[in-house]
Amino acid sequence: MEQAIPKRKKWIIEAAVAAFAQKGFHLTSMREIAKSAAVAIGTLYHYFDSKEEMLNDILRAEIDVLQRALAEITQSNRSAKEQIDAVLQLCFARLAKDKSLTKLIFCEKVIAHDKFRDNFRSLQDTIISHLQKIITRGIAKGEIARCNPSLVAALIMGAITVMVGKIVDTEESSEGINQHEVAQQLHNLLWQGLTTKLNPAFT
Amino acid sequence: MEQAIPKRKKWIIEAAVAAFAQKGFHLTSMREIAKSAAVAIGTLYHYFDSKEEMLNDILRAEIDVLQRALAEITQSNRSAKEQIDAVLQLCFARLAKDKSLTKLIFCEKVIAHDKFRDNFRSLQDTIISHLQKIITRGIAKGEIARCNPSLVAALIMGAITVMVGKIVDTEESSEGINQHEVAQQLHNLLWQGLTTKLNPAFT
Amino acid sequence: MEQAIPKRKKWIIEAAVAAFAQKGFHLTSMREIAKSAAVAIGTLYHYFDSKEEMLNDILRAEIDVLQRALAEITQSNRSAKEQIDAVLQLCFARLAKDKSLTKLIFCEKVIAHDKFRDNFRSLQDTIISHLQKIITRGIAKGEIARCNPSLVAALIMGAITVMVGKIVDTEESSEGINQHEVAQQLHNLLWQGLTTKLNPAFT
Amino acid sequence: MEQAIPKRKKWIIEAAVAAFAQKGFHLTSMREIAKSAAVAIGTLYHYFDSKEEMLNDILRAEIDVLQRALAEITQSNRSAKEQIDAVLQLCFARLAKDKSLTKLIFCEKVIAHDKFRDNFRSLQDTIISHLQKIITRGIAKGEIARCNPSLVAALIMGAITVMVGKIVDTEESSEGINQHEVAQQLHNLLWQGLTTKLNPAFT
DNA sequence: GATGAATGAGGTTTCATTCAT
DNA sequence: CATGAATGAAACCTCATTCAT
Repeated sequence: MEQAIPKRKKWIIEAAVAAFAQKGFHLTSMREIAKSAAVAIGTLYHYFDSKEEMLNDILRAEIDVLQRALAEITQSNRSAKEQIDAVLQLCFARLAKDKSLTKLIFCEKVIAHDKFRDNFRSLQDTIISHLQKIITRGIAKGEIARCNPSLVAALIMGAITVMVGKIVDTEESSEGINQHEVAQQLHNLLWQGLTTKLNPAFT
Repeated sequence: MEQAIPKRKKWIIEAAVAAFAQKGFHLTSMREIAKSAAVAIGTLYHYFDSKEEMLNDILRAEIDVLQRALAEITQSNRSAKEQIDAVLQLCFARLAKDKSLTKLIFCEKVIAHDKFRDNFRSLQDTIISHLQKIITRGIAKGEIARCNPSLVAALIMGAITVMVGKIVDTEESSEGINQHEVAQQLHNLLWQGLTTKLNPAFT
Repeated sequence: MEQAIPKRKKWIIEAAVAAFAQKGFHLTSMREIAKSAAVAIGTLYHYFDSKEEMLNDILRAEIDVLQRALAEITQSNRSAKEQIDAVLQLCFARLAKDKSLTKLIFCEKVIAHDKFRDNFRSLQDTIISHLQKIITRGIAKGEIARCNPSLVAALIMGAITVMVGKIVDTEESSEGINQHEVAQQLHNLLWQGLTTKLNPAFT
Repeated sequence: MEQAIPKRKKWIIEAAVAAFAQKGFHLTSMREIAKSAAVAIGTLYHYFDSKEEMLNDILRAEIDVLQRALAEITQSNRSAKEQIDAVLQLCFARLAKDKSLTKLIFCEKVIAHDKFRDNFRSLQDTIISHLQKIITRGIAKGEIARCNPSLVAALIMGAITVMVGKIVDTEESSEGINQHEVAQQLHNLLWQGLTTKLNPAFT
């Protein structure tokens, strides 16, 4: 059984994720996080070594989950199309679960900075490399049209990133972007371009 | 004849652009910029009101150029396909001209922050709205397959952003991403999905 | 029991009062105050929001005491002469208690500046308006010779201010101004001019 | 014939006097003075060695005039009463001529600071010492009631200072303090207290 | 004389982090 | 475990002053 996460650590993580997602890493102070989490500043340092490690720890936990899910998808026997669809679904499921945290994982630029641990690879790069692998194999099997896998992978990643940013930022406004529609459209768009099939009947 | 920009202001801009692009806005100090520009700190404040205004001023000058070019494209009589191609070419031409500055314009997140002037719209949003307009008209004219213009516009923008980030970050390494190839691939990818034409022989 | 003021806050107040009184607000730096109070600069900002608020807070606490004492005097049933005497005694008692702080309260000009909170009225104005009220009633009751209450009030205030300045500035020198004599002389001087006695034909 | 003062120097003096009187020495920058005088910053340093010397020079010129006038009054054969009246008239005449400059001369505290030249004595001290001399002789001649000359001199000075401050600060408001009335009232007040005579017929 | 771009020391203030309670 | 007062390095920015034009 996993050891339970102390309630204070939970509070801190929630407060930090919300603040980082809204104002960014550098414009969020430890004092703000402590206040918003209703704990003392010192308590932050019981659970995290530093401000940077705090972001690092929070992200890594989530990213590990995603990376494991990505690996599972890539290693499966499904077709390239199904695998890419699975990646899209994975991302949008993550978004549905927690918008702020998802924004952090996908968009926060600080995580790529030198100061962070070397063994930390941005999620963007990870997703791109998985997609690249899937596409490469898809081309080899004739499931996907010939293209530069690296570029197409980046293209897909870019689309996901922009979508996440847009959806999170318009959360409070009543613009009401429909996540399911977004996923569907992205799917259609990609597969009209990626499939070798002619598109006689466009839905 | 336009008034010449003082050499020191030029130095400062170059130093600031390089530093902001490499380390980000918050991790770059005015002292570093001054040192790297070989001027005194006070000189920075002779040409710019504050650190934020410095980024603001630098970006706005370039963004204005891009926005005017975008408007010209959108208002032309060309087909939707040609207009979208023109947008892509515009972005990649910008990139070819100055990688650091382009990264700043496309990727720096600070520019969207509240502290910045209200009348400042991020370039991403501008490009997206132009693309959206082009796509909407393209659909009406039957030049483009039916889709959600807002989403497709964001997708294209996402692709551009990721590409720019990737190309700039791999600049020093010898990976040597070929810009022309990137533009070409992106073009192909998009038009296989956007065109209503069947693609009988895709190589 | 009142909550105890932390010793460090006390140190800071003492150091600030001494420095402001000796060199004035603008020529005193936070660094100096911190050093002289034997605390870190950051500690100053733990107890005060800013340099200006520091002066503001220090002054307001003392001024509130004086204002309450002034109100009590003005509302009492005593004669106008006794009330004015009480005001003089109040001022000189304050001076005896703490010369530097008294100088600050009576003489520092910065407190009247726009940057300070609007609800802050200089002690000078407060004393003047109290004196004016006392004099006006004294005239009505025939206890005081006819005069312009506003001007006479200002005159008395001026005398007090100059005295305070002189006494504090000659503190270290051996000129040894006797405070009790000063108060007595000022009393005589005023009442030879303000009383209706002995002046049978004063219009 | 005195050499004519260059127009630019005049502009600078006017701008500086206005700014110093309104905002005080420390809160007025050389840039502001230059701008308000419509000259370049460098020009300020053609006419004055430094910001402090600028205030110094401006004040000294006016103070010299006042000191010479004071000396003339003190050395005259007139009665003590007439001499004190003359001092009051001198001050109020100065005020009528130029309110801002007068406020500076009488009220600006910086001029007493160490950084200023040693041979600079504040006008307050000068007037006080002149008054003290007049009062001492007046007592000896029986023209003035027995009192502590030093204190009474300071009292008179205090009254003048407060009056000047009040009049200048209420200049823009429509409160309309009448200078002539002020002078008259101050005269009356003092002489009812200083004279040994009962005041049968007060002129 | 007149200019104002350039300087850089020094100002106020912030904030991640520590540690005695 | 939890606290928050205390720290001090370093940030942004101001401004009196200089000097080449």
